[in-house]
Amino acid sequence: MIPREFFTQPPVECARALVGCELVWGRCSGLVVECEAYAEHGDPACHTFSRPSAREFVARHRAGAAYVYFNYGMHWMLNVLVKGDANGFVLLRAIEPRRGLAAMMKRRGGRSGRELTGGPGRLAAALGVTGRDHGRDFCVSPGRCFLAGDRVEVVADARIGISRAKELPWRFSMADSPFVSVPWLGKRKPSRGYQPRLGQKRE
DNA sequence: TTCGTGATAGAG
DNA sequence: TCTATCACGAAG
Repeated sequence: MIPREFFTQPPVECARALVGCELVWGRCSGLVVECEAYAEHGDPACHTFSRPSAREFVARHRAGAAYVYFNYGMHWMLNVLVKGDANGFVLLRAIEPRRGLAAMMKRRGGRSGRELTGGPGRLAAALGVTGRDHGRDFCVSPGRCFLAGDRVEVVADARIGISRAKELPWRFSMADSPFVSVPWLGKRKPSRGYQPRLGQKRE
């Protein structure tokens, strides 16, 4: 089980390091292939920027706590609280299924591949994450935790689906993973490489 | 491309 | 109250 100290790193470091680790959720598990960092301070896209309840959550919980919320009236989002010198969250955006494939597919209406766990809403649905899991500690039970993984190649680009602070390259993906929700943006312009720019559009 | 669906927060 | 917004995804 990944110890609590892991979640005391700054959010960006933590997110990058989480790629390749295994997320264990009951009888299901999968390798983290995509996640995003959100910083408590100086990041307008972070819930703490506009939601008092999020700031209170940070204050009241330890590093490694699950921050779960309901979005767009239908999707649960699973995050991990990062708390140390710099606080924030890591949003889990995609996993590569490892264990409990049948259970995940059942929850997802028989979908498979990228459609099964590629995307934060899909990931949470596949694992059965709901608001009941809000505040759950990832560092006490082997049934709900992260396991260290092999070192993998990680690529960074801009976060997905946000309207503020789009320029920050705080999305981290496992290179060449077919389970990532949206392919690495840098791949589309290989000759120039990825360079974050203000106001850059994704579509 | 369009739209469902609900929690949250801030304004009036 | 009311309105805007939102770390999305399925259907068309």
